[in-house]
Amino acid sequence: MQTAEQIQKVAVTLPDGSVRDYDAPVTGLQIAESIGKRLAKDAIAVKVDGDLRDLTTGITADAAVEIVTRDHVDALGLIRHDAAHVMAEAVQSLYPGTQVTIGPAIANGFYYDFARDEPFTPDDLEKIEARMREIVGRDARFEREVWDRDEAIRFFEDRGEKYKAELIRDLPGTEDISVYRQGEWLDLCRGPHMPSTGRLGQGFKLMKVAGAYWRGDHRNAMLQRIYGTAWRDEKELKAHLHQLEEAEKRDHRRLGREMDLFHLQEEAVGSVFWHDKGYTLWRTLENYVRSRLQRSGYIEVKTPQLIDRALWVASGHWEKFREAMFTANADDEKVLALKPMNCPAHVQIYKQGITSYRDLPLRMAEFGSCHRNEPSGSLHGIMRVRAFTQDDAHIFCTPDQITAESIAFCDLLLSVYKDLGFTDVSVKFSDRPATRAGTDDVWDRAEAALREAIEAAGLPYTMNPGEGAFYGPKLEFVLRDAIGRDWQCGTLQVDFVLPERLDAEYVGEDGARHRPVMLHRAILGSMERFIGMLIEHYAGKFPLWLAPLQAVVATITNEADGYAAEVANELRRAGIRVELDTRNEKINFKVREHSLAKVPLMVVVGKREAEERAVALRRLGGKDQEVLALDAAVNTIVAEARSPLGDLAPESPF
RNA sequence: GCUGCUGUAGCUCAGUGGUAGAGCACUCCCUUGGUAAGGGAGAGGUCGACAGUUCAAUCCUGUCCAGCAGCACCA
Repeated sequence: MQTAEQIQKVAVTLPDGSVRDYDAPVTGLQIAESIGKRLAKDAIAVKVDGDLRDLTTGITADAAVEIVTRDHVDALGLIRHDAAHVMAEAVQSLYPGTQVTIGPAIANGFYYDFARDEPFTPDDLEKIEARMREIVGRDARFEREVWDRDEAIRFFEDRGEKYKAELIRDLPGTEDISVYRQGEWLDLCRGPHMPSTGRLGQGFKLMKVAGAYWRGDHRNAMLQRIYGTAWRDEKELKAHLHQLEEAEKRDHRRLGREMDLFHLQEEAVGSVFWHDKGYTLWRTLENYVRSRLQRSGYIEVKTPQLIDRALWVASGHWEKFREAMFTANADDEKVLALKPMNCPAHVQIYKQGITSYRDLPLRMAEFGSCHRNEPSGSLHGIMRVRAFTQDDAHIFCTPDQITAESIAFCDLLLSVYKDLGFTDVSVKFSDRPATRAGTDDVWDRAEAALREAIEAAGLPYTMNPGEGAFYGPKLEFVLRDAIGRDWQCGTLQVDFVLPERLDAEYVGEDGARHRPVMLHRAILGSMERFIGMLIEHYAGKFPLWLAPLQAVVATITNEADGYAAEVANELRRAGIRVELDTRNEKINFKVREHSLAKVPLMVVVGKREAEERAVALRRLGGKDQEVLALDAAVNTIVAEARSPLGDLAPESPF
């Protein structure tokens, strides 16, 4: 009990820098009330020295305090976490016997994992959502209680909540076991929560139900996870749902079909059938990268698809990745494997003849076709497949050359990304794992070299401690696309192990034999995946130099057919990818169709243009057209279609 | 691989215990039209595969295959 004499004061520093004194303990709500009625009404939580707390938490020491309202950056997290609790109550009231496990806020929403034998159906989701709206309507207060650990365990076990009991057992002994009540219902939870369920509002929606392993481990039981999305209000919810629809329109599987780029079918699961247009895009991209590599001092090779098991045993892949390797039996005892990666093959080329230190660094590139038997559930369009092509290269160099080569690679990579329309690049730096090959001294040098490279490249990077490969540290390059999604594409890995295992060496200045270091590197990663990402990034509207079909020459009447063919030929001769549309259709129809097909340029010719040897040029998405003399139009288009290499990307038709 | 859902015409999707429909696309005819759908006619399906229940299965049941979502995996 406190007496008047014992009342202490706390000094509260508000975000505007002002300091107010209160009798201790003071709650966030009391502070808000002392500032203004409106703020007290809008307050949903409080931040004490940067930590989110309930509005009713007593503040007993001097602190920096921020009142959190719905406009605060942290509000969405609170709303979503509360939504998870409200959903859990709804589920348990509708489906008694269902166990609750965990239910956090996530990007765009929340989920809760439930243990229940019967699967939830889409109908159930509707019912749950309806019940949630009732619970929100009841506006029960969230009340925090701290329980004795053993009592809490007994309580949850008595209720048959074995997952919750397990969670409590695993909580560190130093931590309070807190429970939040909302009316009749309660849940083990660290908090904080908003003052009452009504604060959740109606800006939420349940999205889907899916399986998820208890604690993310595939050896554990499969739980049922219900995902929801939650926002400050219904308007924000609607905007989010709209954005989801827009993202769906970019789906590369859909655009791949609509734009006639590729298809997939049952008889070749995990492999892509590239159609003419898709493969044109592929070649354009491949030739662009090929030119960049050639200009950066790489050589290009091509290595076998089927390689004897012996080589994979020697490289160590057989032991580690055998499950994911496709094998084929030759007529005798031999077992051949489809190569899952290119490095061992590149070492074989390296080892032909004797390499001198004068030959290093040796940058060996391959558009290497690889096969990996990926788990069926991981396949996804052309993004995750079983047959793919890496823009792979291995740089054989001396330890002293690692830094310079890494810097040069980062420069090349950034420049390629920029040309392809990606400027938002970040890096993950994975350093030495617990079990690893090579001495600490070697690791020190490798990590330092990579760090120096990444800092020289001026890229922001985050550490990924202990996540390096067993053979060396690595950088992973992450691109952010047009709608804010991240894609891990490029990589740079330092490898001291494979040269050793496969006995690669060079003769040094001293006349003795030494081990080269291998830098594994890729810029795009996989052609398939990168093209999938490009499709989604550009929503199919590729920059002119990449567009598989750059222009369509379309006639207005067939009196212009002859001239149109001439126009198409001129463009084709100038290196433009062009089609001729002389169908007996109205120009409106043709414009609509080719616009939907996302053809960047329409070259329209009617009787007038035929007479004047002109064309009407219309750009995708544009409203107007520009009438140009034929020669001028060809020159303009050729200039605009120039690839970032400066010339048209060299392209061989076959 | 795991959990759930889905599989009907080239595409998007309706539908039924008694051997199937729409729109778009396709073919043909009419139309020669100036920048996002001109009109008409026609053709097109072993209802994912295989078993089972039934007088009868595209529909009900089971197994398998594939796709989708999520989880797990991703040298």
